[in-house]
Amino acid sequence: MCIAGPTASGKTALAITLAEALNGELVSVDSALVYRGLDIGSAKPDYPHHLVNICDPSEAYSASRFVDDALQAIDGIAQRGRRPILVGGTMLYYRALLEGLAPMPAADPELRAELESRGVSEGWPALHKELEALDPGAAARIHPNHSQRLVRALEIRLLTGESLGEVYARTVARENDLNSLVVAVAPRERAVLHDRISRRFDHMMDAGFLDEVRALYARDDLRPELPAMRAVGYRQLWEHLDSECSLEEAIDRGKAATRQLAKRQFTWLRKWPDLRWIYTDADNQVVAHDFRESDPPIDNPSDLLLNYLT
RNA sequence: GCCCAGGUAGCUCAGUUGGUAGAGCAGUGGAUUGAAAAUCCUCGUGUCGGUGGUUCGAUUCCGCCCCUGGGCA
Repeated sequence: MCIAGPTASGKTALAITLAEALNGELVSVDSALVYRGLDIGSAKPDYPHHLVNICDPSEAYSASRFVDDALQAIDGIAQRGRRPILVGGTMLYYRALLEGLAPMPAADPELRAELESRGVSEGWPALHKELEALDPGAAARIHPNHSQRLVRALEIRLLTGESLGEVYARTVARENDLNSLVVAVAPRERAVLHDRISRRFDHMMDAGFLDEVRALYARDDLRPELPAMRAVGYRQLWEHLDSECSLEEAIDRGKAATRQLAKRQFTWLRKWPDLRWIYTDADNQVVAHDFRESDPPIDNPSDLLLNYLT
């Protein structure tokens, strides 16, 4: 089963309860938790999860690596006769795992660097025009300012000689039963989530978040452009250490970035097919759900799910 | 008490030589196939502090009042 949900929704606590009740093992679906050294600011759980701390922050993890790692972890769990429980908020990783990725070449750092420097000097719309000539279908789907997707589409076209559409058409749907139950956990009121985010960020600061970022900042192999250092909170505190803004300002920006992340996560969740919602209140108690089968008594999230599953 | 500077969108501010106003940030909705906690797109009516006056018309000019910051007593 899968437990998705926006950041700071309390989904991990629910997942841990379920893992203990169901003889399960947790698999993290979260792009930030993979990095070693990002502990406090990523709200890294102290309960064992697969796919946590598997990558150095100087590296770039990817959706493709996640799919490989997750399938391997799930296989191992099954062989142990236990139940895999996926939990996290990186919706692209969920989708890649549940629906499959097209067979495509990996990122080509040299080609990317070249395309990016051209995008910066000539403007992204110029590269978009180029893509229009090479792959009109992809160009139609990608906004002229969307640097990242523009670079990727050109990269695919130049490396394979095929259009994005042709490559996507070869996506192999995954055969698995992981999506037999996908649950989203979230407060019903956005204001409640915003409050949780603010308080959680404050707790992180109390727990030494700034010192954690200082240690990363002090490493000479880390740059602010790296994916790990662009993570919510880390980027803003890094900016403060770079004397770009006061600590207070950095905290405010970090909270705002977290809110924006949560908003984007809701966008994924809203269109997710076959998704059950569990709505919680400020105290993390379930106030409603939209399960379709028997409606068990609602006392707490884990009872609700346990009743549903048995 | 007097003098000065301000009071304009949730915040920071711009602006209107008098024809009821616009940026950044925040917020919202969306996109998303090896960077995804990333990256990109959409959406801006607010008693222009209050109240009188001048005016065809005031947020803009004038008077008074209130509030904030600074200075003098």
